[in-house]
Amino acid sequence: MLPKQHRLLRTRDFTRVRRRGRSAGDSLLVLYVLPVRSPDLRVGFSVSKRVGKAVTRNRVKRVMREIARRDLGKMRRGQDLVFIARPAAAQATYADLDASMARALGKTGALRAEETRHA
RNA sequence: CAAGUAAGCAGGGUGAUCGCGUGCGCGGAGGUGCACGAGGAAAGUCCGAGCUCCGUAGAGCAGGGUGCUGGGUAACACCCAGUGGGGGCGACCCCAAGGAAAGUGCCACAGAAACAUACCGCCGGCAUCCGCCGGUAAGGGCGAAAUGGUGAGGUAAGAGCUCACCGGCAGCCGGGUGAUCGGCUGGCCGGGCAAACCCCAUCUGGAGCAAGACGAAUAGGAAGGUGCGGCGCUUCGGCGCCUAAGGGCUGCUCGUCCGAGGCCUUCGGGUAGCGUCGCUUGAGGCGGCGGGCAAUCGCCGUCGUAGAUAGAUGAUCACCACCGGCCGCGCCGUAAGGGCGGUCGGGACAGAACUCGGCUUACGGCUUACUUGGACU
RNA sequence: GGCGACGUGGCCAAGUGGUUAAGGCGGGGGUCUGCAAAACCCCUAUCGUCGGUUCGAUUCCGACCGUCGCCU
Repeated sequence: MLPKQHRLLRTRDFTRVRRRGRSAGDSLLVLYVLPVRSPDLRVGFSVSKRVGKAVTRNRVKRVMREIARRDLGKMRRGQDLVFIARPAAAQATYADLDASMARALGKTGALRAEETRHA
């Protein structure tokens, strides 16, 4: 789980990031990134009913949040991130989601400079 | 051993590290310590209630639900015990199961005829013949359904026309709170569909925690156009009162309330917005005693058990149980099989969102009792 | 979380307790033609699934499955 200060909570924030942010993704998920003026780093997740029933949706969301929490220090400050799970994510393992998220973060330039070189 | 029927049980455990939510404590604060943290279905949202608001929820009609009897319950379409009917060799299981002499409607095709009837046949009369008239539901044929069934008597041929038994109906007597059961007597009795309209009995206001309450802020939104009966006051901007037209009260009527209210265009704001409450102790769980065949009820004792709001219970790992496959053993056993050790794999259905009582659906396993069949003693 | 509506050929859809379930767009085949177009003919349906009521169900009733919409 993420601490509350790093969570994206409001509906208007989600829609703004999705409309104006840069995007990258694959068959498992899509990432939107939007730079903001404040120094905060906020991450949100969206898992729709197309992914599955409540149990699988919860599992996908929890795994993605755990990966984001682990890698929080590698990300650039002052931006909002939104991860959107796609239906194929229902069958994905922890390692699959980990690889997908790392790739999406690299493509959108959301990582810190020294981390981008390794990614 | 195989196949099956019913009832019940629990839905792995312990620990470590990194995290999340709530409560309590400490601290000025960043924080930090301790405790607790998904289900039997949390699901589907199919019923029933609590609770909240609407204030026209009141009366009548309409509409909707239920439908064998008795009991349980806050209530139910649920549960228990019965009655009747149906299925199964059986243990057992299933049934929306009131009324078709209140009325209306429908019963395709086939068939002579589907609720009022004679096609073939049979019998009688007339007739040279073709055939015509009458009687007849025993037989043929049609159909999902055709005048109660079997046997005997009877008759021109037949027919409950008569008789016996069975089925059905009505009355009386008896048992039972009752559905209904048993016995006797009687006249001999003529379709189906009400998950067709309907009749009868009985219940029923509507919406739903995104209900709703409080607080902060905006805002008693602004501008323009248009419309407006009377009376009173007026600082001439307006304000108050009365009634008509009109409107609200989920369909209609009674009734009742609002009432010269407004309406149109443009702009701005809001749009499960923010915070707190509702929010978890409730028809509660467990144990004992007592009433009851049971569902369940009464009394006493005891326990404290999730409350999130982009929505908390996750990630990684170790060990021990459990199940399955494979391998090994100088283990037990005549054998099927079991035991020990190693290794690999597995653990279903599924995630609280106001709270309860049910129903339905999804799902891997264990235990007990019983039934049928086979083998052995 | 709550409330509601709808499922009929590939698509849009009408329909009703009864013999073979309208129509349009499309697709395939054929007739016509030197070849095509147009026109005409033919073909293309477990009525979402499973039970029940009925002699008979796409229709009536119930339970599931799926799709879509609404909430100030």
